[in-house]
Amino acid sequence: MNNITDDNYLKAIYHLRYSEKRQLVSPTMLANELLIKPPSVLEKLKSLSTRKYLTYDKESGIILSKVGIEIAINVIRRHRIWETYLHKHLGFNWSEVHAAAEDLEHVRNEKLIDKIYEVLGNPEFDPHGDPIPNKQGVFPKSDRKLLSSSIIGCKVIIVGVNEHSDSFLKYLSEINLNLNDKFTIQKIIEYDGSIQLKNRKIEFVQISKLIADKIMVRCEKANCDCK
Amino acid sequence: MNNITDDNYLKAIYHLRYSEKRQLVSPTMLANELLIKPPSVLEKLKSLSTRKYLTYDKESGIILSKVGIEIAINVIRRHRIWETYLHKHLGFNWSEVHAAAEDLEHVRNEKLIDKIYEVLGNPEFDPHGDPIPNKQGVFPKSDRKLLSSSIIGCKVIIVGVNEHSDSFLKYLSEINLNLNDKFTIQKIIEYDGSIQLKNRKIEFVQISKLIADKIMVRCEKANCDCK
DNA sequence: AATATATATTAGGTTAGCCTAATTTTTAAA
DNA sequence: TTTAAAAATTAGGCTAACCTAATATATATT
Repeated sequence: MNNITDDNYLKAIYHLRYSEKRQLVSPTMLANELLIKPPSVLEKLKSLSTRKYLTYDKESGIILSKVGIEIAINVIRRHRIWETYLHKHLGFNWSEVHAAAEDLEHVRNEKLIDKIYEVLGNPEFDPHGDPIPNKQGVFPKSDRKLLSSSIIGCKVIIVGVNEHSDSFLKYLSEINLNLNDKFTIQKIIEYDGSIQLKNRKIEFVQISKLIADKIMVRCEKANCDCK
Repeated sequence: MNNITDDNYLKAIYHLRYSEKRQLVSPTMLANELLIKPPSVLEKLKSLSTRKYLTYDKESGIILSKVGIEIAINVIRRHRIWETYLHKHLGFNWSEVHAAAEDLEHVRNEKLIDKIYEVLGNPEFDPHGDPIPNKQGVFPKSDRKLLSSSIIGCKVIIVGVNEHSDSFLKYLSEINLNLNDKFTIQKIIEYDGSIQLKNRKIEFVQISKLIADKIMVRCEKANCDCK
């Protein structure tokens, strides 16, 4: 609970570098991510680098050290374990889970996190389909890919989303797309990349490329050409 | 999660005034409780009183306002609900429960606390036997009294403890005294107030007055003279 | 290349929460 | 009641995290 600010900086840097895959993380990017101003970031970077959590210079940007990465992964781990717990054991839905976990991730009680991880059966993915690192910080492998990269005939299972905003998740619920649902790709509209899907329950649903870019799937059709 | 400091001040004041029953709460007492120095307390009192959470003057000491009491009770409520949850659902024992709850009590997510309260079946007492206020802030009634006020022949059930320190709780576990255990008072040594107890499982256990002063019981012997 | 735009950095300021040292009350004890 | 001890207050400082305004440095764009 103590270094909440450190946690949030390291988590944000990790996120930009490894989830959003920016090859260079700049102070301004970080400021935007944290909703604060660049000078505040600059100042904090000094403190974090003195403490060896990262290095920073203009050419290479902000680079987390080994320890910095460790801490960031731990925060992410706690966050995702809590999200899973809230969802599975306390009936929270997709869109409610994030806000609560945002606080809970800062509770550093090892026994607590170990225990709920155990109670959940060491889950590998959270309710958004994001991978949960194990206690050693290793992320589970998965052959997830963007729904937008699917081709006609793919039999996809929805395994995750790349955006966690309320409005996005609510939209998915409205059109009845949920984690673990399976669909067949019926048609792809070449002009704008919209995708038409169907399954037993849902005869027809069409989503724009913008949406398809934020949904992760796994194709389960044997020898599908999408691979 | 935001006003952790406010929370802790209000909780400590509430504790001194209503649990330890001090008729007057002074800055120095509060400083000792919070393990900080009096000038820091004085300063914070100004802020809390501007915000109408309390009033302070030397004659009457620190007095929580209605809102101040409400907030304090809520912190206590969250703390005790989490303690109960950790104990009942996650296998934490008496002495582990407190530290984790100390962080969790600051997570202000109403749905979260409502949910675990519900999952627990709206419990009235936490693992230390302390009363849990309901959502309206009302504490449950109970006819608990100090074990040290018992008389020979009382058939007591242990319903709580007044000290939560590790060493104390561990000692109780060692001599096999646990919450909800029932005992008969065998003998009271007049000279120093030591008490001898027994039940089916435990043939003989003697505890000093010092200990008996920290254990809360309910006497279940009909028409016992202890009342 | 010259200008405009965006980014990085520096300087200086604020607030919250704590602290020590010094001073003023109070309270208690001789 | 005078003195000693304890508590309350004031003054002045510090650090962490923010901020704005100003400056310097890059990046882009005519």
